[in-house]
Amino acid sequence: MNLRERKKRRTRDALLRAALELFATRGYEETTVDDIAAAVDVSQRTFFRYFAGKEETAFFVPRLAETLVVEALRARPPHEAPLEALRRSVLESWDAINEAVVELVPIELHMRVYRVIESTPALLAAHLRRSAELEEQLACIIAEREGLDVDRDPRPRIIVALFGGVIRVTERLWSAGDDVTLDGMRELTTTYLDQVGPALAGNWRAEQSP
Amino acid sequence: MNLRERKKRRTRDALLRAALELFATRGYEETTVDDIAAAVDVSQRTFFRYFAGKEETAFFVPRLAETLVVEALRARPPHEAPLEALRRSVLESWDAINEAVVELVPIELHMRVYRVIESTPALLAAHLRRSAELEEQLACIIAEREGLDVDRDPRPRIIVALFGGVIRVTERLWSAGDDVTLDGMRELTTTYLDQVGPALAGNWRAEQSP
DNA sequence: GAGGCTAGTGTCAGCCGCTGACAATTGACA
DNA sequence: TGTCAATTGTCAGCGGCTGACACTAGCCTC
Repeated sequence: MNLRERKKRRTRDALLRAALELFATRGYEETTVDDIAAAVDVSQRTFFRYFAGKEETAFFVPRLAETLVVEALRARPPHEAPLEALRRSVLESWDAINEAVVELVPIELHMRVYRVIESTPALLAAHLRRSAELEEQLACIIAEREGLDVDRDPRPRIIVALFGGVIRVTERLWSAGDDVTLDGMRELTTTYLDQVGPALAGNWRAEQSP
Repeated sequence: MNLRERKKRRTRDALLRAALELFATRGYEETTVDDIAAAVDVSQRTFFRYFAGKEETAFFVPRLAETLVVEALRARPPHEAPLEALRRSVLESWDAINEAVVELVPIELHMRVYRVIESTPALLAAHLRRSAELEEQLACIIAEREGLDVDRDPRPRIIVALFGGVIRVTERLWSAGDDVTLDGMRELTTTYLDQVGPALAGNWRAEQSP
């Protein structure tokens, strides 16, 4: 990699980190693109040459995570039941992210940014849309694994919708709570996924609280 | 209602209809607030006195629908199972919307706008966020019906997440297809909800395609 | 190593969404 | 009818974002 490319990568990384740092401390709406550019001593125009918009910087790590989940699901042994395969893919991919990105964005910074995403309406909206797109991909993979046609059989999409719903509920709880560690997230996720069966069993009033 | 209020309502309605009409024909991003204001022969500033933003006009009908669903669920007999109550509430509320809003926004126009929402990234994101908020409300009501604490027992949120996921899948399918009638939507919804049980039964490969 | 080439950058002008402030207008009500 | 308050228009300005153009700095050739 020659000087030119190294320089490019460095300013992009600097912009990214500056942006995330500012989002995490000052808040997303309170951070202007000019602030970010100024923090790296670069013109605003240059920022927009590296990122399509302010939003894109906030979703840098989530974007990586999404691709990793898709890869993980593709690699799952085909005999696993859909929900099982999904659960393992997600848990796996978190480890992969941890390794892949620590150099660029310390995991602790990403956690703080994540809370900003969950608590900023515009970012939360974008996050949900991204999740919806991811779920569509996952549904297609599940359908393929099971030898079904996604457009003719609703079950893959339903399973993935259920799974995605559970993930989102845990994400919200986790980002609202105090435990911002990866292990906390992992624990919460498994607990909730284990509740899926009981939740659907009906007759909640008979056997109150698990 | 005196002249002043009538006049106010008239310009608000005019702005709303002009906006929706423009969104439906020209597209959301291609319509500027100035266009909308000009169509009603009003200053741009006035538009923003009636609506918090361009987006708000697009979600006028959906917003109404959301409140109706919540009301319908509150009115459901408490002995019904959660999924059953949710399903009936949604189907009911669609009829209510139909009656409540036809004068102001013809149902056919709303259908066209709906497709714009689904196909415009910014609007889809906003739509998903609104849905998430609605689901939170519904989960609280379900929990209350069942005598549970939403924050201690995950099952209400899980059930609602599942339900919401199915609704969203059908919305997407419906808005992508040709049948833009209410009955088409209703039919799709019941079909998909009936698939929830089979989807969770596992062993899809044994009893291929319904 | 000088000079040409081009990728990357800064500057500037401008659109669009949105907001505050102030002045002008228009309905309400005594 | 005249006063008061609500509605509106105008203007200025911020922040996100983009196109156009000139300039600088690394690359590559001779």
